Amino acid sequence: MTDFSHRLVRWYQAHKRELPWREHRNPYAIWLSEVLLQQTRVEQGTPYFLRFVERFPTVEDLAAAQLDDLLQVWQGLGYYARARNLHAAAKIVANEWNGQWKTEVADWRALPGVGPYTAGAIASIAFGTRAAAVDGNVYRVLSRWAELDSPIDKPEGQKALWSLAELLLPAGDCGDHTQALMELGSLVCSPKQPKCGECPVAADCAVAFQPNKAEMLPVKLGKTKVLEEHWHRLFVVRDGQFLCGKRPISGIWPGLMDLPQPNDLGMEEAELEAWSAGGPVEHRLSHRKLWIHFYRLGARDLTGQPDGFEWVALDNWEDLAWPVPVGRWLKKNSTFG
DNA sequence: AATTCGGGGGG
DNA sequence: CCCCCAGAATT
Repeated sequence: MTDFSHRLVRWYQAHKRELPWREHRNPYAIWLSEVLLQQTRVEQGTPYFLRFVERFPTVEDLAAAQLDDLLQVWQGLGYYARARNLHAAAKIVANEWNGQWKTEVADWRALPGVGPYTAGAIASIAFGTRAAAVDGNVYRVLSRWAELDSPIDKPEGQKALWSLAELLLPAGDCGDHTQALMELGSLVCSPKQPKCGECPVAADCAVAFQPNKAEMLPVKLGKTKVLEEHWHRLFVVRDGQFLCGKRPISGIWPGLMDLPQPNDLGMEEAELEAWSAGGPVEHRLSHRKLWIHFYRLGARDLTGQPDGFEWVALDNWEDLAWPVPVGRWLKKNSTFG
């Protein structure tokens, strides 16, 4: 069975993509990449990784940074709690690990933002530790290879695949093995039309060259229903500045900037029609479909006291971290005040 | 055990 | 339109 890993790793070493965090076996870079890439495609996350290591070259730099500076680099990538958890974890590593990296899964698992997958990935990729790391790619590869049809969004199915992943671990350095499984899922064992002809483990794969069977796996039951909501945002300008505030650290877009809502300024939606700035902007999230209505007001139209908000220069708004749809609207509409 | 966190890209 | 992506934290 270790032959599985041998074939896999040999294929990986011949076909792997050159990625920035693969240039050196740098624990900080590997950790950063794992967090940035949670639920994120490599192509989408890579530019963020490059900006991050340039702005925060070491874990000490990251620990000493302001959270708002992390969020400014992170904006647009989504799942913003990751940035806050990463910051907290960097402080722990810098201040409590005394500059000494830990190599065991349990140590990493204790850090905020590091779950079962990320802990296994860092331990194996950065240090060669014998640990499994099962992400979406690995769920797909192994559920097909063994034809396991237990739903992977249920604990039972997850447990089965994690067990299989641990069974398949090689005896020595597990770094390339971990990356090879994911790389195979990404490049060969794709969700649709897997390229079984290029697969190094097709010989003993239960569904190899049976695309109809392969595409049925892995089994997922979860069907997230999408709520549709109308939101309202006010663009209030005065003397080259506009009114904005920081969102709470819970809920959507935690810690990012936002424009005030009618409620914040003691206004009703009904009285805003006159200031409507174009039709609503549609923005889709995984679990919500938003129509954001923007209104352009002069400060003299304020009827309430803007409590908890601040005035920011129209020239400086891009230094702050904004939700994508709001930043997009500002980009198009803030230039002429 | 189920929900809630973003945003982009592919089919 | 659908699904998926180097998932984790919270309830």
